Amino acid sequence: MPEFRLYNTLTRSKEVFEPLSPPRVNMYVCGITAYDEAHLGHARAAVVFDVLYRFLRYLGYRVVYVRNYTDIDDKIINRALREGRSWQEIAEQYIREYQEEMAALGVLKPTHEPRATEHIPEMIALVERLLARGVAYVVDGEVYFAVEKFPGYGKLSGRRPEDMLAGARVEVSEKKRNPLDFALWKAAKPGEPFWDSPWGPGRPGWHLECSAMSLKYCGETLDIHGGGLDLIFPHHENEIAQSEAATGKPFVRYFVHNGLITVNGEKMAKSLGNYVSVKELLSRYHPETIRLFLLTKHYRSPLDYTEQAIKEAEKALYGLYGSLYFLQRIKSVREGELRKGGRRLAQALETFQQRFVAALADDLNTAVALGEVFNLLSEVNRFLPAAREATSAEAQLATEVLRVIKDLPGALLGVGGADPESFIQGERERKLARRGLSRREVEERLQAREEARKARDFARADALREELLRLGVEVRDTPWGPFWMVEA
RNA sequence: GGCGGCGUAGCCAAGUGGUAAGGCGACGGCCUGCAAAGCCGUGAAUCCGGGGUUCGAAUCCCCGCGCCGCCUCCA
Repeated sequence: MPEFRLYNTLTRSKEVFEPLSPPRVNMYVCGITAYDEAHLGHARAAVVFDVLYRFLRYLGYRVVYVRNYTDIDDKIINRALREGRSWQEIAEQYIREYQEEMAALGVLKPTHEPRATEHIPEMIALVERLLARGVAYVVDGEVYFAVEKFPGYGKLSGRRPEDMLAGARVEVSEKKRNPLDFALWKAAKPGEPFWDSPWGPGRPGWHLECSAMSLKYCGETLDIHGGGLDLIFPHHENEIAQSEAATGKPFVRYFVHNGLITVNGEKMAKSLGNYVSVKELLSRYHPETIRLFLLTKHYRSPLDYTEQAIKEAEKALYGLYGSLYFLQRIKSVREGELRKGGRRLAQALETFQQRFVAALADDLNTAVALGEVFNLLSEVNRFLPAAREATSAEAQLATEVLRVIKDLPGALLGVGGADPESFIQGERERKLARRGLSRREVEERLQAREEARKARDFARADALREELLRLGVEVRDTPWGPFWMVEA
């Protein structure tokens, strides 16, 4: 096994990953605030940490993976008010949708998915600890964290408190002693949901839940804490302050942050109207297309969504499954060893396994890992023609290649692991449905074309192929008969 | 004003000191009834520009130019 090197935002460098008490790894990733539908950015975070989770398990670690839900917050309350529903209903709806969509994307379920409102006592207890330590103060039923009492404040984001005050927009509140102080407990305004606390009715501040829940499920020190780059400040900075001030222990060993999504080069935002929802993407593309698109760029870099880019991902994925589809059809026609092409593929397979894992071990470089998959694929395609009359050893090699693709990119990236036959058939059906075509319409024409070809009536055969193309169906003739796919 | 990132072929994207992965596209050849797919080959005198360090730099340093993110809720 290669060493796993992971970029740590705390040190701004790649480090060899060593958990505190192997083989256990505690990983806590900030989930969503359940007030609206999930967008591509949420999917990216979920997929990136899903790959990290899968890879850690592949390396033999026992991973406790926690991803939380913020189910009480201003935005949830506002939406509830606007729609005349309860905040619980709003949160419940978007959590459920998120779970369904992530499942559709092949994102594995975390070990725990705690919700903020189910941990109010833990949060209150944490606030009390902070008060007891003298790093928090109470004003009018609210509790604030006193940033100047925590010497390390700013160590994650690389900001000095002095700098943050100059020229920056910080929330103004007369209640705070220092503008950088943040709320641990907010007093309830009339009509707002609240929980009783030693400081009066109110609700927890946003940052507090992650500290309280990670403490409960993972202990005082996390091996990995993740989230989007946009959470570095203030969210994760504040979590560090709260947690370390309370426990006196390092909160996190490795902070991992994924890059953000842009759309046609612009920040994705509702106000810009360029919001890409997961629901819509799932209606148009196979989940693996979306995963492939998300993983073609290194997780820390910004990723630009364009129609062209996701279509390219789809094309590449179809190419992958197309080759696997034929590989799967290879049958042994006689006993025998590998011939030249087989030996070459066997060698490529070995190289592939080693390089694929090495790529992921280098800070989860999925772009390189995928490049290796396509390198292997190119060898598969070279092998294919001669393997129509496969020897027993060649047929076995074909099975071996399929197994490796399923076990490495399939199991670790969630790309390429489906049964090729099912994938192809499934995509045909899906695309036909989108175009309002029936399978029968396609098959009748294919059949007629085959008959025309047998009769060497190529004019008619070509006319039928043209007709299919106009319907969006591309046909190509293979040794195994006509193979067809439907255009996007 | 502060902090950070990015600029690599037509497009996307790896590579962070040893002589440019991969995807999409383009062109030529093979294959094909013709196509398509695939395979083979072509394609960056060179990595935004300029200086510097080094035997050697896309990779390190400095100075510019351009783009972007964060500093307020945000994956």
